[in-house]
Amino acid sequence: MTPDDLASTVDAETALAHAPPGHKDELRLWLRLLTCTTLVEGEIRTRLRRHFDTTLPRFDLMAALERAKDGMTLGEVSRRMMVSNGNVTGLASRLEAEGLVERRAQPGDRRVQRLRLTAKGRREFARQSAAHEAWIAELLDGLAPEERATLFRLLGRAKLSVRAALTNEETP
Amino acid sequence: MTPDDLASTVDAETALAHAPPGHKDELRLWLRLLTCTTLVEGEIRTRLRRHFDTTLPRFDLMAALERAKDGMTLGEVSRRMMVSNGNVTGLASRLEAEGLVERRAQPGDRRVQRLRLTAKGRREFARQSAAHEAWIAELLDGLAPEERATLFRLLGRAKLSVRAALTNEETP
DNA sequence: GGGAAATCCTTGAAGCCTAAACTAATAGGG
DNA sequence: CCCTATTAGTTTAGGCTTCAAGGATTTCCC
Repeated sequence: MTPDDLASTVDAETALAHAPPGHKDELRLWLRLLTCTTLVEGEIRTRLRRHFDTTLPRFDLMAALERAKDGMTLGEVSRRMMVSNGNVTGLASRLEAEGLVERRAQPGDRRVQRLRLTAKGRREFARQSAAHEAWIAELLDGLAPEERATLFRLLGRAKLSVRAALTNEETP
Repeated sequence: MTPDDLASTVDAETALAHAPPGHKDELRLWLRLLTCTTLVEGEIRTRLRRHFDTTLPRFDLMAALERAKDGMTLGEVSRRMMVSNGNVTGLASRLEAEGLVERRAQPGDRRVQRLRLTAKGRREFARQSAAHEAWIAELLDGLAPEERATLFRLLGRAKLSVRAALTNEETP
């Protein structure tokens, strides 16, 4: 899919616009949220590929590791990235094969693999990260600072709402 | 990944919270947006699987078709769903194999495959759709109506911002 | 100590997804 | 009419993702 396709798309949320109002407000909100995320994510994916020949999951994994001086266990990474364990295993293996990340045994617990960036990985991530941040700023440039602040706050409220619904569900 | 993992996760956005402020506001906003979407999407995926033994992409494709009395071409579906052409081909084939969707030739243009829900597909989707809408309402229940309205409006602004950035990029 | 339960990670099967190359068909301009 | 460009859809290779099952290790607790 080209950027042009993206830009001219009548997305799912827009397609719902003529539905009877009042009833599906939450649904419309969700679809708009999803559309925003998909638009940004797709563009970031494309640019990561074009500029750095990498992928968003790779970038995300390296971003998670970047601040962890002593590395992270695969389980920690998996929780941070909100993906499955098996997913991280494969991702880490590919990054390891490229020399960007290294596995290291954890002294004292032989079940645990500790993951950390290599020097090469840190160099690569520094370049990617700077570009990534600029891209995001570019894409969200059309919002006024106070709009961004309000949006940030409301998304925080939304996150709370979802997490609350999820934890209630566990203990019915 | 269990819902518990999700709920207890220190996500990427939270992990960034102690970074020097002011500089990475857009990035933080983006990460929060992504976290919200990921949380909701993951839960919807899980429930679709558990309750209906289906997937989100299948559901989305059927949702796109539901309003189209005369069906949609694969290309239209691909633009609506913001996914690649090849993706829709495979998705449609799987749904067709399950008897939920049918391909039909378009009179007058032999390149075009028109896709539509079968009667069985409409029945299935009606059940799934009702549940889906209730799930979304449940997850976003923690927001007050005026919060939802503001969030909806600001996400609209965000969408505009991103689309504007994307169309500018095409013509530099 | 020893056995059951929990934790960490990996593996395998199946589906999702993209980019790029390809086929087939249509449209436009000489 | 042909030649070219465009459009619709499929295919292929490779990567991402989940779920479920399983192996290894540790922890708990009697």
